[in-house]
Amino acid sequence: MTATKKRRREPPRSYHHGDLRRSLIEAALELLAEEQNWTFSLREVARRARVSHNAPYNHFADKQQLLAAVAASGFLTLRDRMRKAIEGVDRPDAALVKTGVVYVRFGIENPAFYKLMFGSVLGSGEAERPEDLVEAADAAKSVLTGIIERGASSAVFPGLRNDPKRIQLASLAAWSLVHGFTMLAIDGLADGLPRRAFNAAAEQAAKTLVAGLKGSPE
Amino acid sequence: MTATKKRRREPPRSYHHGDLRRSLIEAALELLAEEQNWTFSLREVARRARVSHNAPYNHFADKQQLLAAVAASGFLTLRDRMRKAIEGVDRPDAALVKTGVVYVRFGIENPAFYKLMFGSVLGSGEAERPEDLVEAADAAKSVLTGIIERGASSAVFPGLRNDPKRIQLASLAAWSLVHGFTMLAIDGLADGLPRRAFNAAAEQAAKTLVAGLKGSPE
DNA sequence: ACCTGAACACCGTTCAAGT
DNA sequence: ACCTGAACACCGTTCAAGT
Repeated sequence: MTATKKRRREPPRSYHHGDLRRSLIEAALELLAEEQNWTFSLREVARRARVSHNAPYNHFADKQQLLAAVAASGFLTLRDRMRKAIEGVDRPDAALVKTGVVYVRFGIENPAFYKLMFGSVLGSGEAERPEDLVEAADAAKSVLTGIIERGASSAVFPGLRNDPKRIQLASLAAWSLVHGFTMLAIDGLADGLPRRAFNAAAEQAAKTLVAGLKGSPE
Repeated sequence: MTATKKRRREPPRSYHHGDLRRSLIEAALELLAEEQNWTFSLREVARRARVSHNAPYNHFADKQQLLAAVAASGFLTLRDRMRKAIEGVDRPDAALVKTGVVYVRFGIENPAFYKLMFGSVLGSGEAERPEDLVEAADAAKSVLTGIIERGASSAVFPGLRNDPKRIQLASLAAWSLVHGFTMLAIDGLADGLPRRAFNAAAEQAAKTLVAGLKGSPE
């Protein structure tokens, strides 16, 4: 009601943060790295971002949505790592092994992050699977599928007979192998394997599967 | 201080429950089946068992220990299922495929239970991994290892050269494949695969790995 | 030995209110 | 539009107390 009712000078950014949404995701990533688990509370994330414990609700419907955004960013990073790792690799069999090794390394180097990617939202048993997250996970998987498609069409993997159905199943098997290996390694169930042996073990596992793909059709 | 100070008549069972420890585990299993996730609270488990919210602390150091006991029971059940499934199967390659299929089916039929087995304690990032739980997980894994050992010594898997180190790695690869497949299926990441197709897909994935094991040494 | 009830410091989420 | 502060119904865990 006073004279200073309106000011049109300022650009339309939020006044407290430049981008609170991003700040919250970064705060969550910090807590993840520091505590090596994702048991941190939403209130803790808000404190880290120096806002009240309710400010996050302006950017995320609930805690799950924040975790989903963090998880999605992880899948995209993983996809980029895999893509970069095979940039110069022509042979599909070699590329598939290389991708598997890089995948496992990402998980082992970022165990809490990796567990959050799969466990926080996707694994919650809820039907509310945010579209962004599923898309990001598919994007990571598509790197594997792409290689297997190349191997099928170039007859490096003759057992697939260049058949889309078989290619789909083989991609799922490949993802299963690297995902399972990563999880077991993170959870300390990979025997008494010393950490420096993980790379070699992952490579061996990937090679065994690739050998199966190269073999004659069943 | 009164005359009724001691009574030695009663057998030494706890007075409220016959076995509250077991009742708590069963209550947790009920909640798991009903809610299809393990976000239930310790207080809720206590209510289900009709005791105060502190009674559990007489049997478990904390909530994690209760979850660990539930998880351990899951691994033992899974081990038994696998053992039974291969009772009449002689050939190691067929046994390995069969075991994989049964493994995946157990996970898909009990998704919340399966996720709890790996995610609640093993995946918490804590160093407090209860001995019982790790032993139970190893017992389940040993079914896979046993089959692969037979395959190696009978030259069904010649690539392993009956070498303990290679057998260990192959067992880890096999567990990785079925664990990863199960997790992806549960988390809805197994493509658009209809539920009834999971068995066939798991079998195909296992066969691919087995084909790799049967192939010539790398 | 086993269980209860009060208490503490936390949560996630909602609501009314401020600018 | 974005944020704050009070409030609600919960937690996990501890402690003193009961039988």
